Amino acid sequence: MEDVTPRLAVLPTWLLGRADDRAHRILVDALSEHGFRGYHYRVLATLGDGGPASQSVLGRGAGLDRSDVATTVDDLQSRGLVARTPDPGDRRRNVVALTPSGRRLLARLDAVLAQAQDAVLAPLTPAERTRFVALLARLQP
Amino acid sequence: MEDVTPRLAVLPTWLLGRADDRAHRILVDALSEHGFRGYHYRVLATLGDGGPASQSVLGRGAGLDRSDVATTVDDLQSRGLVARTPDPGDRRRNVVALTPSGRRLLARLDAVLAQAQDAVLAPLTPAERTRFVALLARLQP
DNA sequence: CCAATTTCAGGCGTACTGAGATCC
DNA sequence: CGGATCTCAGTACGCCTGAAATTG
Repeated sequence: MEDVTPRLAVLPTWLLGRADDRAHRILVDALSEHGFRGYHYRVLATLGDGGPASQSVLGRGAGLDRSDVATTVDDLQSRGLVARTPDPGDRRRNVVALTPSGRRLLARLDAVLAQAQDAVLAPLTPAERTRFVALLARLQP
Repeated sequence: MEDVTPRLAVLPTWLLGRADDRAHRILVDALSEHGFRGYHYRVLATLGDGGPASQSVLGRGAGLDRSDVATTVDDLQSRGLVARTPDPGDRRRNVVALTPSGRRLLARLDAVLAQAQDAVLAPLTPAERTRFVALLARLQP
């Protein structure tokens, strides 16, 4: 057994958003040092996991409301982290994709969030962490 | 074994605040039907568990920032749910205590939140719920 | 003087509602 | 036309900072 703990921070706020004040600080500080918020990371991570997507699919995947996707993608686009191109087949849609620069940033943020998650789960043994995360995953919407 | 699940909703947002959209709805709707928010319940529950307290102690117990205690207690006082009296021994302090009416409301809200918590934990068996809650409690700040 | 408590004004981030515009 | 997508304005709530006033 490898005891690899899956990444939970992609989920909305409910684990790393407010689970533990210390870890929350680690996360928020690390993100805001680079000028990012949780919405930015969640969009990047969703694109990294699922590949390019329309904004509505992206919003569902990242747990963002439809109204918040536009401005978040705007922010990321203005920093060159994602590209937004009209869908040639359906001109209602914008296709959002990670740029190479966005992919590199995602890798760095993933490392930071893995560290924060370890801080949250620190009171548990590795086996307990695995059990806890498995139970947690079953409570998902 | 009784398998009594402890009340978790007293804690800040991290379980019932955003764990599950359906349960979150149940909770928020039930509270807002009576014109209450999470802060109101958390103050009432902390007073119910720990008895009368100064506002700073109350804030720490309920997980509220020092700046939010005043207005929350104001709201509850204006509805006759808590009483705020100056501490005779230290006139900087206000002692906040539940009124009989506040105690009755707390009992009703507890029942509502227990139902919401059951909705959150519904995917788990009773034994799993107990294990999950025990692990969760160890992650507390 | 310094420290603790309460109070106020204000900001940030997440989550949501409603409405309008565009396109299928 | 109905329906989906994107966008914008505005709201609610939880959480926090800074500062002032009062009292110990």
